[in-house]
Amino acid sequence: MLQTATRRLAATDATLLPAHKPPGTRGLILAAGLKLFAERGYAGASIRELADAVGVQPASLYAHYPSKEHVLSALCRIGHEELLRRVRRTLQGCGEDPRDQVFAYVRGHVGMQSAFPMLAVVANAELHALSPALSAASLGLRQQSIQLLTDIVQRGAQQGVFTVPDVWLAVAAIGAMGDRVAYWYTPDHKLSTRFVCEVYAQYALRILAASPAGPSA
Amino acid sequence: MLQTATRRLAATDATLLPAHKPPGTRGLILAAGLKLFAERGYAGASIRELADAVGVQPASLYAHYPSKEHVLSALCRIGHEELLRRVRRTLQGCGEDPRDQVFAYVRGHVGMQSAFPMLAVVANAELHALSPALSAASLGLRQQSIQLLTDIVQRGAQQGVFTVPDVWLAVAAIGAMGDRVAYWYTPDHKLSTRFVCEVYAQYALRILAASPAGPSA
DNA sequence: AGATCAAGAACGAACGATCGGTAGTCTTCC
DNA sequence: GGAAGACTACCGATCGTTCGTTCTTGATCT
Repeated sequence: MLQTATRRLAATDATLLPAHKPPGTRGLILAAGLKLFAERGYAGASIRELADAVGVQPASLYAHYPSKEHVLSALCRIGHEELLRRVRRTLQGCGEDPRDQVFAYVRGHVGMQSAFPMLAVVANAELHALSPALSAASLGLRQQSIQLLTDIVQRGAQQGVFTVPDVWLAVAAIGAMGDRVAYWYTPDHKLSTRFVCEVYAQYALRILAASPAGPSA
Repeated sequence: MLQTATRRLAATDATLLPAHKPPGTRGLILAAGLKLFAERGYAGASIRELADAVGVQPASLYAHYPSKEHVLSALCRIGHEELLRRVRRTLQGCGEDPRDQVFAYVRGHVGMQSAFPMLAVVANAELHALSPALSAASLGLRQQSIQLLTDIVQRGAQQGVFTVPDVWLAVAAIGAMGDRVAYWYTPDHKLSTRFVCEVYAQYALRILAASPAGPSA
């Protein structure tokens, strides 16, 4: 197929932590699949392109993954695991104030999207291509991440710290804002990751009409 | 191919205005293509599935569109035209106050995403599958829509009505928030279109830290 | 009014290419 | 020497598209 006019996302490097990658060829397949699926979509990328990118024959892929779908499934799971891990980590030790927690959550969320743009895009935008059995794990992880934020916003609203017409709408807005980052961020962007994270965390608090922070903790 | 576990978007009707549709079979092809491309993606939908949905033989499609890519191109153009038309209309006669203008813009934007979810998804998420020649028109239209909002926010920031760390980041956040609506909205959603539009317009003003509106106009 | 006919739109059939995946073999390395 | 992983070769299915033909329809001409 032809080259695309506009890239689907700005990033060009299929960044993947060593901790994400199984050793050897399995890791190479994941990294190559990540780039292909992110740029062309699951259906738009072929096994042969994937094999070429790995530097191996198409048949050799099946010694490591039982099907093309399993490669995508592994990538989605890694992406959602990394996201959940990050928001949990930033939430750790940030106290009980819902304002601090939202701030921490968004920093973790946006940090994930900018650190692993391709992983974030694939995990979110290609999940629908998987059959139920292979997407279940990722869907569960995603639900956990969303629930974390929902609980925080809900509690903040009950405490009167946040004022929103609808909790769910606010959570959706904050999530959408963060998810989009993966499509335009690149490591050499004029705005630093840190800056984007801080600004979007601030925007999230603004969406929630967070009352000025009192003495936290 | 197999049915997907999670739907890519919640909407099930390929809504398309009579004004969008060419008469006869061309219109039927657009409507069927809209649904298929929205649900499975451009690469994931085949000419034969499209023909089946229209109720015609695959070869017959080529009497109306020269290629599969042209069908997607037409859909993308219609979607971006509709969006631009809507935000222009809501901006008409809303005065010069940047707060009113942002409010109107987001109402128009979110109104589009909720009225034509599949059209919005296809126009935004499948654009990358087109070759440069066929995506140019849509890209131009999209740029116009974004520029409209950018100018408003820029002016509001200069006037001191808005306070944002970065104009571009704010525009991206507001756009992302609105675009996401197309993925979860359905006509029978518990929240009405009107409510969602109003709330997200309000969230946009919050992101911009809009100063309380004085006497408008 | 009835025959004629050009044009558009549908058809069945098939094209070459590519799809995801399998079988069987050979190489390499502990 | 045996397991792992790469290879070559190929499977049937499906891909987007093209071919030549038939059918329908509405205007034209006698």
